[in-house]
Parts: sequence; structure tokens; C-alpha cells
Amino acid sequence: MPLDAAQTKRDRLEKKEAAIVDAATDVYLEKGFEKTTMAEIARRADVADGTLYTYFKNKNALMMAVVAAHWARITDEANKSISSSDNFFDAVEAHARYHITMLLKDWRLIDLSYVLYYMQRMPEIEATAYKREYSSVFDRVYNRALDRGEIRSDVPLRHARDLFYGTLEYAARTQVQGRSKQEVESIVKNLVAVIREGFAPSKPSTTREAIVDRLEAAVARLESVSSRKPTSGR
Amino acid sequence: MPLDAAQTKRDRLEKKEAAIVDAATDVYLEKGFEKTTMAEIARRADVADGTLYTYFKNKNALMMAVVAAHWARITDEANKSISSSDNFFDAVEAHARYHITMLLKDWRLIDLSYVLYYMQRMPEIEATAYKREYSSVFDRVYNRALDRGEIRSDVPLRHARDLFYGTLEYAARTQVQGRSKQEVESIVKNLVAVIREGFAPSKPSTTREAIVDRLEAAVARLESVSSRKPTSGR
Amino acid sequence: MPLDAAQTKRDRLEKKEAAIVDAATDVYLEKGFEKTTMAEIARRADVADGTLYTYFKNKNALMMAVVAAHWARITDEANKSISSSDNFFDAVEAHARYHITMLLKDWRLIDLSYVLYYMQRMPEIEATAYKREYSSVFDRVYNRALDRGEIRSDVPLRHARDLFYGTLEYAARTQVQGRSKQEVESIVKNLVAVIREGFAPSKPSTTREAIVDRLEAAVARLESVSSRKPTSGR
Amino acid sequence: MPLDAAQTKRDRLEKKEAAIVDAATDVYLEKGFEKTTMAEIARRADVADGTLYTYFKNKNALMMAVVAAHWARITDEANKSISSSDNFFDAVEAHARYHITMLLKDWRLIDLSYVLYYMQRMPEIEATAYKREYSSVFDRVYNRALDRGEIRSDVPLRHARDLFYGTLEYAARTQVQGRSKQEVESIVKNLVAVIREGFAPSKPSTTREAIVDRLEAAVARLESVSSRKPTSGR
DNA sequence: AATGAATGAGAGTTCATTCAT
DNA sequence: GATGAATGAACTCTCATTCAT
Repeated sequence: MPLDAAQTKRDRLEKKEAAIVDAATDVYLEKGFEKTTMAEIARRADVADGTLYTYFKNKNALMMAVVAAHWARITDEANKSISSSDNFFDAVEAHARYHITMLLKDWRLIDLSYVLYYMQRMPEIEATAYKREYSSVFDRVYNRALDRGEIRSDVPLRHARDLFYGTLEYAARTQVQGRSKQEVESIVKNLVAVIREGFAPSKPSTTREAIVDRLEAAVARLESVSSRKPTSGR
Repeated sequence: MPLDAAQTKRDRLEKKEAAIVDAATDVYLEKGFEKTTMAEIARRADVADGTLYTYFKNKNALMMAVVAAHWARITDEANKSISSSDNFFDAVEAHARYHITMLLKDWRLIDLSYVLYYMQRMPEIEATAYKREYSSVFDRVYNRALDRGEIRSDVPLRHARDLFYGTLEYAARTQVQGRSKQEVESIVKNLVAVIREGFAPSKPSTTREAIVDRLEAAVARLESVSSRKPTSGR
Repeated sequence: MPLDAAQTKRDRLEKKEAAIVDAATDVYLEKGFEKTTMAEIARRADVADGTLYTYFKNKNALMMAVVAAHWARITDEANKSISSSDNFFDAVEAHARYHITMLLKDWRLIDLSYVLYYMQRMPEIEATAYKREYSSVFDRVYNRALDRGEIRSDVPLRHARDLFYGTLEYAARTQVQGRSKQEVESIVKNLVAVIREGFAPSKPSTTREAIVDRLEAAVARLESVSSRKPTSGR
Repeated sequence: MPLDAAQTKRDRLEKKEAAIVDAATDVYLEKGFEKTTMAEIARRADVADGTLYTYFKNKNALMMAVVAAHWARITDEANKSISSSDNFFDAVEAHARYHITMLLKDWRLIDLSYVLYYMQRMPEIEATAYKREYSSVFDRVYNRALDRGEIRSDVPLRHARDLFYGTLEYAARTQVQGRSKQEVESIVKNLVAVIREGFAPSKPSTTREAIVDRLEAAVARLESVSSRKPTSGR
């Protein structure tokens, strides 16, 4: 078989696999986890029931592919979300905005990860791998800021990460569950403000020594003033 | 029927209902959501399958009772967790410690709430009601602190709440999923520190730097005065 | 519940279980192993599909019950088949006749044992237990004959048993497969004859023919002496 | 196409066919009947699934080819097993030894014949043909012995054959099922001994009547001797 | 001749729920 | 109120076979 034909064939298979994953995603989003049956997915993807099993070992594998596809997509987008900001706080804000917007839009797909995990249908290792890969976006931003001295260095990365994602996810969940009006900006601004306060590099002014320095400087200036002869004119 | 007998009877029924809920809880914790069948619950509660349906309309209702019982239990405990602290930060710390400890111990029961909700088996209204009731613990502490002026007043309660519970839940989930060693104290201390920074009342007057600022301003004024040509009058 | 009612209930259940086993047997005999589906058995037993699973863990268990029921039946009959004969050879003949007649009639049920065993659907232990129980009929007859000195004692029981059942089963199978006319009597008589010869007690020195040999030798000597001319002296 | 090329091509096809049969045999022996799938056979034979169907009409045909190949192999070997013995009992012993050894080694392939037959997947006619061809080895030995008067002539061949193969197969199956230690020699020797006794040409001397006859004849001679007048001379 | 992706009928099994007792 | 045998719809998954390439 010529290489081109092989390539074309492989492309076709990959396209079909993607189509199946998309069909599964659609069915899940429409009908919910419990009513997502293989038969329905097959119908939607316009293939025979058995065909699903040529592409995925079983239902679990297919649902995990749905999850994987989503994490891949958002990890990619998340990386883009920070690319234009080089200042730490700007990057954090951009990522926070992207993250919560995504959550509000795709929360059911994120939930799917949790459902599969809770039901012990997805190995822990996989569940955490996706998340780790995604949250490395924050990690990179954070570490860069540390290097540049943009933020204080005594807060462990993991705590910062927990605060960042935790706050956003909880806020998103509250909104989704409560069907309250969306207030992305308010949430983002608030989180960034807290981070700005809590993670700011210790402004030299707030340490005791700095204060003493400044006081002494002021006194020195006073002294110089007072020792100056009053000059007429100037 | 004499009242006492009726009372006794009702007690007996309530005891049985509680026994069924306990049995369901045990089965769920032992076998996981998928393998929690009505038959197994009945076996564990030492009643016939059909009996479950005299106490609960269907499986969903029973599982929701499991969830309700847990939220009731922890809401009660959470209220106690703050009772001994009257200072805002002490109360927050105590509650944070209680909350994450509970999560690490009973995460499967919290997950059950989510699973039921995700599966559209528990009406949104119920899911949120339990949570709201529980999180009112934080709300009360926060509002009291606001009243007393212990914290700044420009951070909306809901954002503070999202940050508090969100951070802790994310941290707990990370620990549970990653099987990393538990570090309750580190998480709690860090969260409290961030809150202390981010939520402190911006009383310009009492902080050291404000004093320095004022001093410095005064010095500046002195400087400007002293360098000014002495004018007669004025 | 009164004892009688309980008894009645249990009877009813046992009757139903037996009815299911009978239905399964019928379907198997009619349609063959491959086309024996649980749905068909349920239909035949006039119960719902699920009901089968209240009585038997799975299809395998049901098919094994079919096998077990048959072995129980024929073991019982086989015991009766020898009860009227107290002579070894009569008993062997009666049992042989019963055994091959049963095989020709119920060979498909015996085959079922083998099929389940071959397909590793029936644990070895069970497969052998039924057979051992059944073949103990022969063992008892054989051991009694040994005690009574009806047969020689140097042929191990297991070899005798292999020869007895092996010959009959092979003969039956040949007949069934070849659709040759049935010739139970010829097979039985022949087997018994071989056993009579091969297992007869071979009292070496005390055997009748040895005595005859010696007698005859003596007579021959007598003859030779008497026919000799009387010689003086010598 | 030149003849040689055609020959080569046909050879190639036959080699491939044999390779497929071998692969099927291997899979069956390794995985058992139920897990022997066409896909697995194709994988093992290193051809595509569809290719199997250019060589064999369907799965049945392929499995029957497996069986046929085995019967052909052992029929050939069985013929060799008797070639060096010209005495009946030696030939029987050699063949018995070969037969049971083969059964213990290849019982799964013999079972395969039965399974296919039991499942009505192999036409009776084929099943019996292989067996008949194989057992003709015994038939020839037996008939030659009859011609030579080595054995009595009143036992029909088919009964002798049933006893021979039946005993060995039953013994083999018992050993295999029971995982008892192998005792080929004991089985063979015992079978040959029984045959020696049961099929020996009827030495007139060993039956009771014959003994009585001989005794009476001897006595008669004695009487005639004693009643004879002693004659002088002679 | 060879491929292997696609097929789809059909299997065994589960389990929440019912209802006669 | 309590029972537990009975239900049957619904599910996932298998695999021999086909046929366009």
C-alpha cells in the first residue's frame, strides 16, 4: 500500500475515533451519565454498536476518552490564556478568567471526571494526571513570578494552587448549582485582589528595619534643615 | 391507643428508619456507589427488601437520607467547632481545621452528595440546602466579624466563603486523590494567613507603615516649610 | 408463620426449582447445548428471565444442576439394578445391562457432563464426584465378590472398573454415533463372559485342573505300569 | 504459467493452510474451546481475519480441519506402533501403550472431536470416519490373529474393539480428570492380561466339563486296566 | 489472494420495584 | 407493617462473518 493511502486510511480512522468521542460527549451532555448508553452513542455516531468496541475496549474506556479529550482541549486553551501576560498578576487574572469561564460552560465534563473517579471507573493515576497537567499552567506562572521576585517566597506552591483553583471551582459550582447570575468578573477581581495582598512581596516598607531606615532618613533631613542658615531669598 | 404506646411505636419506627440509613451508609462506604444495592442494604439492616420501601419511597430517597444525615451531623459539629473562639481569626482557624479534617475522614459521603447531584438523582434544591445550612457557620462568623469591624467590609461574603471552603476542599481532594501525606496544619495555617492579610481592615491609622507614612508626610511638610522663604505675617 | 405454611412454601419453592431444572433439561435435549439460552429456559418454565437467577447463580449453575439431577437419578436406579442379585456375575450383568441401556437413552445428558467439563465450566471436583458416586455401585459389587472369594484378588479395582464402564461407554457411543442397531444383550453377554474368564479365581496349586493334571499323570503312569509285562524281580 | 510456478504457488497455499490449522490447534490447546476465536487464530497465524475465510468456509470447517489433522497424525503413528510385533499379544500391547500415551498427551484434541460432535457442529459421518480409520489398526491386528488361530473365534471384532479402546479411554480420562499419577504400564499390562485370558483359544482343559470328561476318561482307562487279566508277555 | 474495519444479532446478567401473603 | 419471590426492561459486550479496497 502506498504511503499516502496508508496515511489517508489512518486519518480516516482517527477522524472516526474522534467522531465517536464527540458523539459520546454529546449524548452525555444531553442525557446525563446514567442515560448515556453505548447503543445511543453508536446511533449518534452513525455506526453499529460493535464498532464502538473496535475503537474502545469498553464503555469505560470511551468515557475516559471523552474526559481526556476535554482536558487536552482546556489544557491547550489554558496555556494560551496566559501567553500574552508577562506580569504575574495579569497572568493570574487571565488564567482565572479563562478557568472559571470554562468551568461555567463545561462543568458537566469536569464533573464527568469526578463521577468516573468516584465510581472507581477511572484509575486514580489517570484522574490526577490530567489535572496535574492542566494545573501546571498555574505552576509555571507562579514559579516564574517567584524567580522574578514578583511575589513572596514563603507560600508553598501547592497552597497557592489549592487556593487558586479551589476558590474558582467552588465559586463556579455555587453559581451553577444555585443558578445565580454569573458574575465572573467579580469573582476574578476578588480572587486576584486577595492574591495581590496575600502574595505580594513584602513591600520593604512594612518590615521593621525599613521603617527605622525611613525614620532615620527623615530625621536626618530634619536635622539638615534645622542646621541650615536661614537664607534670604533663594 | 394510649399515647405512650403510640409514642413507643413511633420511636421504634424511627429507630428502624435510622438503622436502615446507617446500613445504607455502611454499604456505600464499604462497597462504593455502584455496588450499593437495595438488596445488600436490606441484608445489612436485617430487614426484607420490601421493608425498605415502607420507609423510603425509592432508592433515591434512601440515598438522599444518607446524605441528609451526614450533613446534619457535620453541621452540628461545625457549629460546635467555632463555639469557643470569639476572635474572628481563631474561629476561622478552628472551623477550617474541623472542615478539612472532616473532609479527609468523610470525603466519600461528601462525594455522595455530588454523585447524586451529578446524576440528577438529587434535586438541586436539596443539594444546595444542605450546603447552605452547613456553610452558614462560616457566614455567621464572618458577619459577626464585620459587625465588630474585625475585617474589612468591602469583600462580599460569598467571595470570602468561596475562598474558604473552596481552598479547603480542593486541598483535601488533592490529598485524597494523590494519597499524599496529610498536612492539615500547614493547609490551615496558610489559609488563615492569607485571610489575615487579604481581609484585614484597612485601618490606615494603626499600622506601622501608616505611621511612618504620616511621619514622612510630616517631615516632608517640615522640609517644604523650612526651605520656604520666611515670609512676614501669615 | 405456622410451621405448615412454611413447609408448604418451601415445598413450592423446591417444586419450582425442580421445574426449572426440568425445563432446562428439556430445552437442552431438544435444542442442543449451544441453543440452550436462559430466555428459552425461562419461557419453557413459564417464569421471567430474572426468576432463573433467584434459583441459580448463573447459567452454569443451572446447567450443572441439570447434570447433578441426572447423576442423582441414575445413581439411585443403578443401586436398584443390583439389589436383586447376590452372585457377582449376576450383579455385574444386571448393572451392565442397566448402564448401557441408560447410556443409549440418556447419552446427551452424560455428554453434557463432559461438555461442561471440557469447557471448563464445571469444576473438576464436581465432575469427578458425580462419577465416583455412581461408579461406587460397581465398586461395592466388586469388593463384595473379593471378600467372598468369587474372583481373583490380583486385579486392582480401578482396572476392573475402567474395563467395565469403559467398554460399555465406548460400545454405547459407537452405537449412538453409528446409528447401528442396538444390541444391548450381545454387548452385555460378551462383557460378562470376558470378565468371567479374566477375573475368575486362579487358585494355582489347588486348582481343579492342576489336580486333574496330577491325577491324569498318575493314571497314565498306572496305565503304563499295568500294560507292562510283569517282570520278575526289579 | 509454467508448471513449476503453479506447483510452487500451490505449495505455498498448502503451507499457509497448514499454518492456519497449526495456529488454530495452538490457540485451542492454550485457551480452550470457548476462547478460541477466529480473531485470535488469525493473529497467531499472522494473517488477517478475512484470510481465514479464503482457506476455510467458516469456523466449523477450520476446527474440523484441526481434528482431521490430529486423527491423520495419530492414525499414522498407530500404524507404526504395531509394525514391529507379529505376535498378537505383543501387537496389542504395543498399540495399547501407544494409544493411552497418546490420549494422556493429546486428550484435549480427542475431546475436541467430541465437543464438535456433541455440539452438532461436526456431521456424524465425519466424526465416525476418523475414528473408524484409526481403529482399523486394531481391526487388522485382530483379524490377522483370528486367521492365524491365535485367538478364539467366537468374540465379535466389534466387542473386542469396544473393550480395547473403551478400557483405555476410560482409564485415560479417569487419570486426566483425577490428576492421579500416571500408570500407563499397569493399565496396559492389565488390559493385555485380561485379553490374554478372555480371548485365548479355548484350551479344552480349563472348563469344568472338560475336566470331568478327562477324569472320567482316565477312570475308564483305569477300570479297563484293572479288569484286564494280567497277561503274560505282550 | 489478502486485508481488517465494520457489522449487528443475540447472549447473559442485574436490580429497583411490586404485591400477594 | 413486614415479607421476599417474582418481575422484565435494560444494559454491556462478543465475535463469526462480510466486503470494499
